[in-house]
Formats: sequence, C-alpha cells, structure tokens
Amino acid sequence: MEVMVQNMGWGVKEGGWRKGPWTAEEDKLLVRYVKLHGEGKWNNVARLAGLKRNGKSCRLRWVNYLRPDLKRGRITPHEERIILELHGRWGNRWSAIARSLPGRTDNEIKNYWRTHFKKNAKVSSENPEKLRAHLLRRERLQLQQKQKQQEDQINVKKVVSFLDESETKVPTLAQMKQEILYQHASDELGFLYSMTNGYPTGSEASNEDILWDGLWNLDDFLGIIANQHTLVANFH
DNA sequence: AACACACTCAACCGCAACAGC
DNA sequence: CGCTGTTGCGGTTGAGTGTGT
Repeated sequence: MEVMVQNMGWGVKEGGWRKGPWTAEEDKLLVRYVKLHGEGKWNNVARLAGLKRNGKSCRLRWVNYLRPDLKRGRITPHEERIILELHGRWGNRWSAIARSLPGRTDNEIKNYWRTHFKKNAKVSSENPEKLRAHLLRRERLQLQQKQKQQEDQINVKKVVSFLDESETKVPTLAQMKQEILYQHASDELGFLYSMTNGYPTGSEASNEDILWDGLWNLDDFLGIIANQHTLVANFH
C-alpha cells in the first residue's frame, strides 16, 4: 500500500506530514487515539499516537470515515428528498444539512448533491438529449433501489412477526416494536406535513429535531433486532 | 473488447470563526 | 484588544469503478 501510494504521487511528506490515502495501520492508530483521548485536540495526534499526519487530516479522517456512528451505503430516496428540501432552504450549508441526516457526513451530502443535482441544472440547459439519457439512467438506479427497499420491507415484516411471537415471552420486545412502528409512522407524517404545510416557525430547532430524529436506516434497526434475537435465543 | 462518459468517494486546500493567552 | 493556534466548513480535485455504446 505504502509503495502504491508513493507511486501515485501521494504519501509524500510535506513539512514532515504524510499526505494522501490512509493506510489500515494509520486508521488503527487514530482509532486507538480517539478511544483513549476522545475527539478533539487533533494536533496532539501526531505526538500522542505516533501518526505522521497533521491534525486537520486526522480530524477529517475520523469525521468522514472512522466515526462508529456513520451510516454506510447509498443515499436513500427519502434522504435525497430531505437533502433537496433542506438545500432549498439553507443553500450549501452542508454541515447543517448533515446534522439533519444522522450518520451522514457533510462531505457525503456535498458529493451527492454535486453529482446529482448541480450537474442536472447544467446539463438541462446545455443539451436536452443528454438530460434525457441522464434521467433515464437515474430512473434505472432508483428502480434498483426501490427493489432493494421492497426486500427490506419484507425483512421488516419477518422481524415484526418474530416480535409478535416473542411478545408473550419477552414483554420489552413488544414495547420496542410499538415504539419503532410509531416512530416510523410519525416520521412519514412529519415529513409530509412539512412538505404540504411549510415549516414550523418559532422554536424551529426543537421541532426539526423531532421531525428528523427518526431517519436512521432500516439496516440499523435490523441490526438491533438481530442482537435482540440473539439475546432471546440465548435467554431460552 | 475497447473506449468514453458518468458516478462515487476520499482527501486536500483555503478561509473564517472561535478560544485561549 | 490583538495575536496565535485550533477547529470547522465549503469548494475542489483526482483516482477508481461502473455503465453504455
């Protein structure tokens, strides 16, 4: 890796700092540092963790890649709507938008918007043929995503029926199911409300917290459920 | 199969805001 | 109050990969 990095012209030291793609070893050192010292004080990382990276680079690597609460995978259509909506309101305030999408980074959202929407605007004015091809392509991709979502829904049904079976055995699971279903429903309603009636005024931040708070991916949910499943299995 | 184009992602840079002295 | 170091943000770049022709 080190060799490859150097061949690519990366990994060159500038003022003593390494640059370019991170190695697994560097990641390990950074993670260990954060575990021991917490986030922040990034300029101490080089000294305390033995990394030859400047603080800025370490922070970026942590925030955009190593943080444990990051959500992996493609932006969902639901998230896409939120990005569009919030970008319409706030403009390029990526970090603010990212705060409304738990598990997504400003970098990720910025990248997504630039490739999908900024280009669209340019393409449409320049060449309608290109735009049509572009839209067709996107439509196909969305179709694929939709199919995946349907599979996810089937999985949710399986999980819910599992919970139904387990309710009598483990009462807390019944509670959990109720909360999850309620939260999912209120998210949808909240979003629809905001789309049709405009945005709440007054204590905006707290209202929005409620509105966006339940956007965690189904994967996370299924992960929790899987853990619960193991617990129940072990319990019996 | 080869090429061109589109898309994704990680990483860098410059600048501004903030905190501490 | 001004200086300095640190942190956070937005813009940009470039490599790698996927897809269409």
